[in-house]
Amino acid sequence: MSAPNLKANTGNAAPPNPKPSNFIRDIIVRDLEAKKFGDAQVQTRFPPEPNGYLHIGHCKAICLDFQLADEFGGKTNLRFDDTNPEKEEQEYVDSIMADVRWLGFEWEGLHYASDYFDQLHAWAVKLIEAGKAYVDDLTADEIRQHRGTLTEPGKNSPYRDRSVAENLDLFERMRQGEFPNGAKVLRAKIDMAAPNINLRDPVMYRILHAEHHRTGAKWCIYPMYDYAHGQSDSLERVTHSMCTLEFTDHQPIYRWYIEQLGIFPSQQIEFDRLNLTYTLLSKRKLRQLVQEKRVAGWDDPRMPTISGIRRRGYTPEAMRNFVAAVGVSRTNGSTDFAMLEHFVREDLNKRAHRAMAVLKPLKLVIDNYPEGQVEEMEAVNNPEDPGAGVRKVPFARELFIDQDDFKEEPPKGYFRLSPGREVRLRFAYFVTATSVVKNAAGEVVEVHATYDPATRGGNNPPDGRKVKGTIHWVCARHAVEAELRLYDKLFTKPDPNDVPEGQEFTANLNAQSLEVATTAKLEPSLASAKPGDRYQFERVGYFCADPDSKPGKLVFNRTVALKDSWAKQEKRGGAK
RNA sequence: UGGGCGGUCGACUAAUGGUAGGUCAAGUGCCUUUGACGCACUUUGUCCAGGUUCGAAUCCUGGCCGCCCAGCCA
Repeated sequence: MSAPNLKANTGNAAPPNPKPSNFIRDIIVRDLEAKKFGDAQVQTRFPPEPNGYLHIGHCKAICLDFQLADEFGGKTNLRFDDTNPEKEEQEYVDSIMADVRWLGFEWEGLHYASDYFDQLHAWAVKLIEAGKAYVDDLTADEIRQHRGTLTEPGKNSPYRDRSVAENLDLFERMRQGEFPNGAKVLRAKIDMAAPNINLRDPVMYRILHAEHHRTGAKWCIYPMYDYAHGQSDSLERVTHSMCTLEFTDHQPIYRWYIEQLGIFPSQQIEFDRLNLTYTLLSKRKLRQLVQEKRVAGWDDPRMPTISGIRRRGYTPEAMRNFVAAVGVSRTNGSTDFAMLEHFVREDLNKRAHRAMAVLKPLKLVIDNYPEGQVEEMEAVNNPEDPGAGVRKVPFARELFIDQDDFKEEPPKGYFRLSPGREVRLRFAYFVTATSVVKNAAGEVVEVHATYDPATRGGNNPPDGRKVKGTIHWVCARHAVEAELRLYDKLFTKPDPNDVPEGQEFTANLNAQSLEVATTAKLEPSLASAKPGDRYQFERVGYFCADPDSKPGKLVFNRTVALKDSWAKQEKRGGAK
């Protein structure tokens, strides 16, 4: 008899692996088993350039860098890739640190590529001495022409064979500031005929007479990304250096410098960028939206920046869950925006306290309710969390309900309020609409109704009567006013870059991405909401008090609407 | 076109030569003091063609399609 196989033994009780494998984790496991880095612990780094705000795409990189290291007992550094003083600013450094922390991560070391400028310079001298680098006097234009094309090899620069002594002298004079911007560059001597264009004598240093946000005027030559990144990783003894796919072609240079210098062999691993439908994740284009004032700023709640989604009311937990669900691979696709919204709702559903808010108020008068009487109805704060407790909500004869919750002529399948129809007022009473009052334009401005005292609290009456619809309400006399900012997708197309020839992505901006409800009525418990407080306005959506919000002048951002199967059904064409 | 990297339900992603599975979306029903949440069920997939193998999403060959690279940006 043959040995029973593993599958038969585990039966069907085996739980699914809670951490599905991904190819990077596999590489790390393999490297650890092979002791590729000796006994070194896993070390990663998150290396943003401080030239803009972090966005949702960076969430993926951040989670990968921090979680993967943590999973193996390793550490993660935050390193600013600040090799281009013309684009980088302290403002961005500050926002990036705040965003990483908001996402829930704390770095081990805080570094800057600029910390390594001295070392990088010394290594450049070493490469010159070894005949592996040279100073080139060609202009940027000439360098481009010498580089060749995708199909033709490049040509050597006439300066490629300068003596070591001359290169050393020239490079030193570049550093001293003897030459203007663009006059000379230091290039690695690799291979002008390489099929990989990145290997055709890449530029290592350029002359930039510019103040650096950290090193000030100390330098007028600055290293290029390719010359700085791998060595920075190496200096920090980074074992697994994750970056996005477009750097795959740069990996040979990354390795070339490390090998020539004989330093710690950090390993670059590329993964796919996060793309989201209806969303732009390009720093350049996001900056353009800010500069052209298409949005209110980097933290406009419609922006996919971390500061934008924070203000919008998204939670770090939701973002982490989303990123985990999206996974990581080497394919380039686009994740459905609905996936993001799902994880935002999932998290908020568990933690947001409920409240009642009426967006478009319609007065409801309960004719048989005693004038002047006020009752305190008990409402549960969160049905998903019994510990969240209850609160009192005042109820009286005159209320506001949402215009969408009353229809004089109800379509098929509609089970909210309409003449002769009975519904439940959440946590209050059953009411039956009896008549309407209209304005000169023929619009319903007031609905009259009667209530059933036997349904107090919203409970079914003893006679066993039931209603299909439950609607929310706010007591007219106790309501507090608020401004509700209703956000929608910033772009009208799944791919915002999909524009007719000659047009810009801005042509796809959604003109209805922000709608403001200025006359919203809220239950009084919301009067004390503080900026950042999150709520579910029942049957409407999740909202977050904006930093603009003040006592007496409340402002809420709609984080995400609740799913609405009635709206879906209506859109499909009525009754099912 | 030279080089590089990829193609698994509509989307994202597992299966590492041995039952193509999960999440989102979509649909149906149940539940319901949120048309929410939850629960159950359902639809849909290995780019194509050959080959190796008892057995191929996986290995091989040849196609096809997509993305990236010609910054003194990162």
